[in-house]
Amino acid sequence: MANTDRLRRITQAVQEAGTLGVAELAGLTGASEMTVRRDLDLLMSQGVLERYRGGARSLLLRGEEPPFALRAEEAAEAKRRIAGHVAGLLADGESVVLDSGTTCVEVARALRGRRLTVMPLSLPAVNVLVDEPGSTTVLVPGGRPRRGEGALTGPLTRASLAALRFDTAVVGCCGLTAEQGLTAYDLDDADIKRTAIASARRVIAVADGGKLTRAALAFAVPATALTALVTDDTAPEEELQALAAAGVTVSTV
Amino acid sequence: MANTDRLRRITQAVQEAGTLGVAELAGLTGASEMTVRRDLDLLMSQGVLERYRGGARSLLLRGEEPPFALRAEEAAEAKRRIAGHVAGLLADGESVVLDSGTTCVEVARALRGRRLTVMPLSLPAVNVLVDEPGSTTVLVPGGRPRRGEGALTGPLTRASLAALRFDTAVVGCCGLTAEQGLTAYDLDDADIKRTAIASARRVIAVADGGKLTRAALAFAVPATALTALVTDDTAPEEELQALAAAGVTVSTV
DNA sequence: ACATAACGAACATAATCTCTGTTCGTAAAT
DNA sequence: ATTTACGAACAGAGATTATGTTCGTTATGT
Repeated sequence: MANTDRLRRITQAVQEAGTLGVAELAGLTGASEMTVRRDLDLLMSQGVLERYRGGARSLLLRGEEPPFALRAEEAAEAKRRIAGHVAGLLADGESVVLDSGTTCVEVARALRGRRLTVMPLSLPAVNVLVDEPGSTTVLVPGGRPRRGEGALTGPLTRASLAALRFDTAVVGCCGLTAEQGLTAYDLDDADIKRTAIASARRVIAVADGGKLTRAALAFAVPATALTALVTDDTAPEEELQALAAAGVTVSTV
Repeated sequence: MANTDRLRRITQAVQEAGTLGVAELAGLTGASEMTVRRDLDLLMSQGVLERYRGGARSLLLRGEEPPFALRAEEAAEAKRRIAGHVAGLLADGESVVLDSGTTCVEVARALRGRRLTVMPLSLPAVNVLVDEPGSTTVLVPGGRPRRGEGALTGPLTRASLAALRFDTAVVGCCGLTAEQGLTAYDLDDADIKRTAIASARRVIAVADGGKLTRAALAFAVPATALTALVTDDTAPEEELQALAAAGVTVSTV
């Protein structure tokens, strides 16, 4: 994998400036122009930006989330701890629907080899669970994978979810507050989260602390739809209390 | 990736002997015992064999196909040529359902970036097509991935296929003759092939020459269900004529 | 219970692949 | 027509993976 840090910087710089030249980016990152061009190609293939002769134009709206590969390493340690705790909450033999997003991919890693039936809602999570020794049963949902993200959405995904009943849904989010509920950047994602939650008896939300002060565009479900929340110790205390008051069992790890 | 050649030899030796010791395998391959153990672990995780203290027992019935990773490199050149020819048969804008199997993964490679709507029926093919720049629309079918193979089967896959109508189905096989029809080693696979073929207007079969003299356990469809066959020049002439007589347009590349 | 053989974790080294920068011919813009 | 950017091709550095060795642990047979 290319230098993620440089990709992140490029993404951010282009997003802020709206449009930026190759030479400027090379200066900014300390890399050669050739390397910058290769990075731009890669980011273009993830739908982050558009290239034109001499530079690139951002395709991310202000405040929109950076691409999957760049988010994966943010708060990685916290995500791993959260994932480990979630794994402990699941009992052998359960059937689980596992949402898309980087935190949920970590959960998938933590579940490898466990005797569970898992339906991951994103391709990266599928790839983590498939071909592992051990007795995990993987069910792939249908759907259209979203560019870069690999999150499966659309009618095929809805249909796959509707055909099944899960013991537990593990859902990620872009924002979660007691007042605004669980929100996502993407409308289709929110739709799938809602459907997944509707076919599960128990709902465990996972979110690093940073997400508990945000609300994103697309509303998925109210906080009261959640059974439990697993977050880290950077979560603001008052928000945790508000969520607890809404009936959510909160764990900070 | 580990040394595929050694893995193939181990697989074959264990399959022939039924059961074989680690020391023998080390002698046979020229590798150290530790390496053989690691190989056995890997093959075990692919469901090829069982380990016991001192050696391994084959889980492949006589004549059963070797695992995906080992088949991928057999007749690789022929598969690539076949795949290239199939790519030429597809027109831009078409919707295509792409069967599982190593040949079809090559077809997926040949289709990267093309303006098509593709539903690949195996995870390796999905991974080839996803995240590629270009305008290929990928639809993931639901289903249970078969260990090692990644072929998607079961009711979820059937349902995904039943919900759609394709212009073309590209199907692989384990055996194909005018008399026996198109056959597969796996019952579920055969079922999915049948369903895929039923939802497509045009059916292109792909098979290297070696398959045109074989019939496998599970019958999928008669030869008359095929529109075209793309094979290589190792195919026996008389079989090609029999297939042509059954109404199949045959191309050898 | 004891001896023996096999196992696998841990480390070191070799082989391989990936990333980055450079050069240079080609293609696009002014 | 000229300039500038582009990307293919190659080379070296860096990282990753594969393999072998050693050694303590575990399973099996007597």
